Amino acid sequence: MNAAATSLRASTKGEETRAQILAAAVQQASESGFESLTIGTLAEKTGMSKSGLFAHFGSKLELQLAAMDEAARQFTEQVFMPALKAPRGLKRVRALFEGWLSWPKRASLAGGCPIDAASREYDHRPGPMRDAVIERQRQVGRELAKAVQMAIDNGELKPGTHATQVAFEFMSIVLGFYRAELLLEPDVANKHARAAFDRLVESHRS
Amino acid sequence: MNAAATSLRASTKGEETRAQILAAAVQQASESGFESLTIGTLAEKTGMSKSGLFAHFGSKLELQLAAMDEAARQFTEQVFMPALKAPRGLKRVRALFEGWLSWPKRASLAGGCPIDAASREYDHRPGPMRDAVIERQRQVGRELAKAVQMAIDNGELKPGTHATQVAFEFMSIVLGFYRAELLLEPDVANKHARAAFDRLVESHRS
DNA sequence: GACAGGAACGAACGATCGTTCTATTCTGCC
DNA sequence: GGCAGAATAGAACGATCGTTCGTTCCTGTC
Repeated sequence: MNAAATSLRASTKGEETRAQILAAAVQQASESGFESLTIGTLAEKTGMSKSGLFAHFGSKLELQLAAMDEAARQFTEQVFMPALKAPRGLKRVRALFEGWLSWPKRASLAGGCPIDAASREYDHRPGPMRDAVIERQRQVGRELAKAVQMAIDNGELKPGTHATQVAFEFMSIVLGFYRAELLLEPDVANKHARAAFDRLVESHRS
Repeated sequence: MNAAATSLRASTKGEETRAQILAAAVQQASESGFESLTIGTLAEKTGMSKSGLFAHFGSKLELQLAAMDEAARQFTEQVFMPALKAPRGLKRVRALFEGWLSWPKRASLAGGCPIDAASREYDHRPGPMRDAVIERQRQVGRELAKAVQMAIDNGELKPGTHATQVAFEFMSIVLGFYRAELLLEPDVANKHARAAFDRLVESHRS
């Protein structure tokens, strides 16, 4: 099952190669950011001509936006969807956490989370890419806070717990982990991240 | 007092313009990353010719490394040096935290912490820039852990507290804050970050 | 099996990239 | 005030950037 096949309904030939291009683009963005998505490099990587590849998107910006979409789709597929199988409440929050830490590896994104890359890349550069990344991040933040809120409504977390505050700290730990992977041995980063998460949960548990 | 004057001993003309170039480079790196440091753009921004600017560094890589050095110097000057005036222990850790959150703005780095940018940019791209950023981050991590350890030795934090774990969570909150600034209103991000820090301290206080 | 439309190619464009030369201007010292 | 060397400018290089254009190839339909 290759990358193209995992994408939705690749009915026509064009959609199939488009999916292949985007898979390569997300991989590249994971390693070097969305600004490094050059038509030439991507054409070489996918074995097609610059103009042939270009025709699928019409502009570099459209290519970047499409790659961002694809990255978000993969994230949802790899992190949120599986977590929905866990029961509402702390179990699901923990499933989200575990999925979040490991999804870049599971999706074979050697360079780490591409959305993390995009966030830093565009956080202070106005334009469509910035708008896109902000929208996606906000949405993810809301979903995460909702999952936390369920654990509060559940009674697993103390009433009065601020879901958005917990979501903020959740995200912080994930970001700290991504960063620490670079500096420490991977298992040390893992240990730190899990200890932080446990402390977060413990200090709000009923 | 302009940017050049803040740099060490700008005795000769050359060193002075070099300092000006690096100030502009750090600013640019803060906004768009170190990979976006192009000779042409930087020449235009400083009002000199490409070749004239180029002569100061000899290669783009040397320019990037010099800009990274300058960013680290500014960070030390803006965050660590002032914190040393606070008494050892929790007070100093808190001073570090406050300084860390606000230093990009105090240094007029509109694009946020340039070292944060470099970390994500080079975390999975081998080369001298990656080596440089790893070395600096490790050093910062050690210094931070030392400051935490003082609060343990002090008795302000529980004996048995893991300084590196606290340092990891400290860094995570800072990263979460930098990210949240993008998505939320600034004062909300501030509130979340401070609440997280307070919870971190409280749960390890003696 | 002809035909139409989509998909991909190859060549070329102007712009910009990093870099190299040579020439000019400036600065500091006797 | 003249001289040496540093500092800067200007022009050009090959490479690559995003993009355009015209052509060829493939695929599915009658």
